[in-house]
Amino acid sequence: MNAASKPTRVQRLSQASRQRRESEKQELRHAILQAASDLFVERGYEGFSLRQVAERIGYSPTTIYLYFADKDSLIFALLDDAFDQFGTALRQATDPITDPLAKLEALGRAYVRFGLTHPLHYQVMFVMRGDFLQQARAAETEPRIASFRVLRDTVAYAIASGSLRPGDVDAISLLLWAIMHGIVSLAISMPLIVTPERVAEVEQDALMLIWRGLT
Amino acid sequence: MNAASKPTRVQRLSQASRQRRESEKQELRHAILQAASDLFVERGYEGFSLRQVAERIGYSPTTIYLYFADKDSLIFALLDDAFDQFGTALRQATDPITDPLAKLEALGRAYVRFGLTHPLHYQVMFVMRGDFLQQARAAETEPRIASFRVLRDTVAYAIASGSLRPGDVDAISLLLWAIMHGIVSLAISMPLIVTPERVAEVEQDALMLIWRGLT
Amino acid sequence: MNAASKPTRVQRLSQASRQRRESEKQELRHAILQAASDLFVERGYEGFSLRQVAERIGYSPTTIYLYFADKDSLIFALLDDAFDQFGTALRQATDPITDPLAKLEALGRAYVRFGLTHPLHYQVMFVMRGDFLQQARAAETEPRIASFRVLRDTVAYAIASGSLRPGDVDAISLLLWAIMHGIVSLAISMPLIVTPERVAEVEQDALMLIWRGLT
Amino acid sequence: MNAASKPTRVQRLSQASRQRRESEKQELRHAILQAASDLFVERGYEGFSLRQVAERIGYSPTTIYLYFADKDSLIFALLDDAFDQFGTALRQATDPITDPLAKLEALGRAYVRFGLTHPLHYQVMFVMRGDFLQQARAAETEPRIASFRVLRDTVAYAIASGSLRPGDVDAISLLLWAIMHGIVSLAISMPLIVTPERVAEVEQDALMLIWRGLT
DNA sequence: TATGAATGAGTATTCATTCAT
DNA sequence: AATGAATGAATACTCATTCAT
Repeated sequence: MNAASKPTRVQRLSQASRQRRESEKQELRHAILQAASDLFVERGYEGFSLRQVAERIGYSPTTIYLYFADKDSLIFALLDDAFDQFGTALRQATDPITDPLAKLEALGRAYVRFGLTHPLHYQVMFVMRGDFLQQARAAETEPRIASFRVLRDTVAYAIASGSLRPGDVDAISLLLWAIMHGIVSLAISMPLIVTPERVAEVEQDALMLIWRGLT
Repeated sequence: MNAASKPTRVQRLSQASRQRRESEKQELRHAILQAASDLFVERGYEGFSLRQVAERIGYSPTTIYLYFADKDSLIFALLDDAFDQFGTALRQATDPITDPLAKLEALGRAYVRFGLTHPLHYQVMFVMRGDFLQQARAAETEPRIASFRVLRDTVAYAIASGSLRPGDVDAISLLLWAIMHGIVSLAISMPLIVTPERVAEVEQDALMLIWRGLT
Repeated sequence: MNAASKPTRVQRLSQASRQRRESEKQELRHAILQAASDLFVERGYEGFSLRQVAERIGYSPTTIYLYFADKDSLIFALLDDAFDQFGTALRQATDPITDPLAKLEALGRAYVRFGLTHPLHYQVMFVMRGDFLQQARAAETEPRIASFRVLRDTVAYAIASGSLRPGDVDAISLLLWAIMHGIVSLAISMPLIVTPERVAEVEQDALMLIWRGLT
Repeated sequence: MNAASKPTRVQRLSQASRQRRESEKQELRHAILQAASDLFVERGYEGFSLRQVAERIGYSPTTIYLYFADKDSLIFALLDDAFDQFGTALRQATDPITDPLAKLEALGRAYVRFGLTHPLHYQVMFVMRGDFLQQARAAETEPRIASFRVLRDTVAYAIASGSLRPGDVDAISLLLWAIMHGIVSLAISMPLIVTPERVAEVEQDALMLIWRGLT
């Protein structure tokens, strides 16, 4: 076969077929992830099992192993997606804003909103499987790293612009992270105590605290 | 039996026996709780099972059901103890101190120290079984309420003394709680990222933030 | 309660009940072992599974774990029994005989007969789970040791009586063991090649070889 | 196509292609067998699986079915190779030697050496899949038959030369086989009991026994 | 020639819980 | 007060094999 020649009809067919199967494969993979995600939402991390995922998509449990090496691989793929959405949410919230402090506020609000909107995912991302986030290497371009980088960049931007008083970017980032995570985490674990209204309050208070304390 | 009459010898015997048995009962109950606590420390919430608790104390699994209605009851009793110790730790740290802000700082440091010293208990208390804390009724004199009251009192004291600027005690308490919990929670879930050294740093930063922002 | 006093009716009843339950327990344990043994015979070592054992006795798989810690424990118990029967067979064959060489011959014939009568057990005992026999400590009074001791004693006796030429008892025992095992093992693995008739022949030849070579 | 006519250019091309593909086919077949053999060595008969073989050669499991009808077919092909090497080893050990008894001794030593050098293959050849050896038809020129014929020939030669006392060649061969197999088999199954040193001893004792008993 | 997709059957093991004694 | 017996449900995972392409 000449590499330069146009593909024959058979070749075109074959490639089409390959592409179709490839896309079908991606579809099923996606369906598995979706089902797994739903299951997390409904049953939480503890109630999550491969068998139930399989049942949900109407395939045999074995089939899952064609798409993911094992349970952890599936969970990690799920978390990759989740961090992707998380990072996107953060970026979408902060990108349009230029004022450094407003940017920071938007980041915080987006962070909390994500946590409250996807509490069980958040729980898995930051609590149940902290090891996943922990495994990330700084150099990587992975979603889990990217999410954190948005925070870091926003802080750095605020400091650089003089809106935030000078300080160690990493340390300040970590402090802000802890505050946001604390709020979300309490709200998720004790929704009756830390109701959405109280979250709104404490969010506001936290912002004031930060403005007063860090500017 | 007449409540007002003096107890007969038999009655006295019976009561003594009852007391002995009662105290024996309490002993075994305590042994169960201790074993359960140890198991939590060693295996975490997920690895915790009644069978292993039973094996550890040398009784049959069934016996546990004589002292606790079910797994959750045992866990809740355990959490009662844990909150008791937690509250005690907070009180011991704050009681000797009279300066309002120093008191607050001591509270925060004790909170974080407790979390890092008993990470698996902390995790169960505030993350895995937030429902337990949530069930508490404000009126109760339970440990879980008491712990939170220490925080509230310390904040109220600082405000009353003018050390902290006026504000809603509950709201400020919640904010402080969120900060402390955020630090501890991140440190527990991602110990390689949030190392003890970074905890110390962020703890310091948090204090500064609070001094600047709330005083 | 006075330790010296006669048991009360209740005590007698209780003990009777305990004994009954104890014996019932032993019965089920025995039933499990029997079913397991049958399963070995029918399916061989590879086809052996706890679930099938359970099904066979009409109990749930879980029940087996009440009697045996795990699969290996069951298998080892089974092998203990098998070595017990094996040792008994060897002893029953050799005990009545006083003539040293006749004793040795009887031993050999009993060994081979056992192997051919219980081929799948033999296979597990000496081939599949050689680790079990290997684990035995010389000092123990276990069946698996006892079996081998019969051989050793018989050899020692023959040497002591002058019927066998002097030599290292262990070495000679091992040689005889290898011969017997070789015959049995070939007969089990390739029954169509090493038919019972050929076993009889080779057994005879082996005896002659030994008489000529070792006396 | 006329068989007598000269091949056209196209035909020649076609045949070359067929040959190339044929040889490629043989190559992959060989790669499968090699990987399978390695896997046996590493995991033993029980740990052997087609999937792992496939993974090892970088092909899909399905591909193996293009070269072998099923798992057993692959194993049998493997055993053919193994018996081939086995027979070769025996022949190489005995061929150079002319003295009948020395030849016999060399055979025995080579047999045992092979078993100890390739214990897992030996186990499959003679224990796990005795059915393979058993299926062999005497008339065939297969390796598995050839191996046994070396033994038979050596015995026959020793008898014919008067070095071994007259007797049924098959019976004596079987006896010798049993002895060699017994030694190897015990050494493989219980390496801690039947250590290499003890194998050397028992090998020596066996030889002496045979010299004394069969010459 | 080679593979991707899929499955059904099977494995050992753990767990919380109930019931009768 | 304590236990022994028993179970049903669940889990992750592996395997040989088939089918359509």
